[in-house]
Amino acid sequence: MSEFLDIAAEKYHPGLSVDCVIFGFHENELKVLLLKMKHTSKWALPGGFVEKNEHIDLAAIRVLENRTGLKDIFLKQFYTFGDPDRHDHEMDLELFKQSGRDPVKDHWFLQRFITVGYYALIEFSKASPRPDDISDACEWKSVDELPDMILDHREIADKALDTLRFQINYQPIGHRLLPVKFTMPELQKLYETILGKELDRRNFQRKMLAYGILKDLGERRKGGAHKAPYLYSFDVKKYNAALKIGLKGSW
Amino acid sequence: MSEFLDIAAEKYHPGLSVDCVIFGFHENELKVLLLKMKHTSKWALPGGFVEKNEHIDLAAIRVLENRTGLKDIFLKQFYTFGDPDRHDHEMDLELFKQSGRDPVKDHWFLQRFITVGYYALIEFSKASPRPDDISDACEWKSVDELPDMILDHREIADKALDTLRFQINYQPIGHRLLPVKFTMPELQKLYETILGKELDRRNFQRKMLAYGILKDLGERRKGGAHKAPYLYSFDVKKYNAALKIGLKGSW
DNA sequence: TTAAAATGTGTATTAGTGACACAACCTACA
DNA sequence: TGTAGGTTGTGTCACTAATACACATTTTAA
Repeated sequence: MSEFLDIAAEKYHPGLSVDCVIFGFHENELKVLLLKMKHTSKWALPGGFVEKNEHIDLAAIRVLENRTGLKDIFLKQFYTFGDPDRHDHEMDLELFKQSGRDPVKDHWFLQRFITVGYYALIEFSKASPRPDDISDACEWKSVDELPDMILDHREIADKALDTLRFQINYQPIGHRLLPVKFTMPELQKLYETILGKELDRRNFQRKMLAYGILKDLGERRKGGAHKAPYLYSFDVKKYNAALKIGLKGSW
Repeated sequence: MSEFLDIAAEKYHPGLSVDCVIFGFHENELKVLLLKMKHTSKWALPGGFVEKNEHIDLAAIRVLENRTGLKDIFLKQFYTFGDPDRHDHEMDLELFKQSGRDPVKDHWFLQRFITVGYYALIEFSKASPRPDDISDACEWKSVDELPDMILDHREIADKALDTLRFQINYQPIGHRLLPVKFTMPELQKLYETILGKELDRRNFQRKMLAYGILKDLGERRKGGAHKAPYLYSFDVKKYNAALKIGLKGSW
């Protein structure tokens, strides 16, 4: 951290960061990957700074790869947070102290920061969450019960979920959040979680199949406690074509 | 300009700007307010810098008020452009020269810039377009035939239009772009222009009236060359309530 | 063997969309 | 002054999509 404070001013774009809301779907719950900050009980979105000559999208990709160990992640910029009061001067000073330094007036790190928000969709089981330098844990948290978060990170997470909900018919949500093979009930649970409401089982299935974007694999998922459901995969070509014009329909 | 270059570094947030895509509707055309840059034939979106302790939204509002003379404008942030190559180093140097100075290495103005894009909806007839310091004209241009623009401003304008189209059922587009009283054909033309396709007159009217967001004023617009159409107004309360859940329907 | 819970499949009703026809109106111009 | 051309107001019909249900089947646990 101390070294970071030394080189930050020359390496990174001033007053600019990126934060990522990384969504995963597991055990019928939509989850977000959060970092537990050192020396406090608060959590934070994975984020980072933008190098002076780096595309902001690339900065977000760096963060994602470092936190999840994954490449080729689905990523969308969704909003930029530019309230001058969004930084927490107290916390900044605290971090300075912990690095064994005296706060330097006008230091790069102590200025006001703008942050660009990205949301990412990843396949839960493939990620290997890793803390970064300033956190001591990296865990999935259900969007229904997010812990106490630093700064405006709760607001950023909420806005990401709003965006996801709004764009549900235009983004490859199922394809990116579910494993390659999945069942119709699983797909429905995903939709229900994102939309925050229950859907009729039979109407959901009819509609999904009508889009023509699913491949029926013929197999069944065995081992469940009940009737074995069929497995499906996305027909990626048809799926992407359908998303371009939007999956029509009101949910 | 020269004075600006002197105070910029201390007054404004480094490497950050806002650009506004200001939409207006006139003579059945969707228009954007553009600035003709001095000493070149290119046009630019109205933009500005963000003061060190200023909310980015406020910076955009400043720009809007200065260019249009209007207050209380409808404004939405839609995307942040962070390609490191989006600035035009040649043009920067040119501006420096024109201010009668030698380019200073590492000057605030010559660094890489991120820009936050906003779109605004205003009532065409109420605006009084005014150029800023670095432009010599401020004019409405049809979105169908945008002139040559600096940097990535064409891309920004296109993205704003895409966003407008995407959000058409969730934003008070009619209410903000049309005068208080308007006719059904006018409202339809607005929708057609934004969507970029023709709509059936009768189905459009049926659908619009079904929303229950219009007040029939009983009056007719006289003076036209043909049958006098009825005048309508938005029932703002019902309109806003309907927008919250979205005007359902595919266009 | 059976109960409980989940999945697979089907149907009737209602609401919404898309395509289209005709009458009423206003002005311009013969 | 009266008629043609263009525009607006209103209505209908067929078709598609959405909603609300019912019943049989499969799987495990008791």
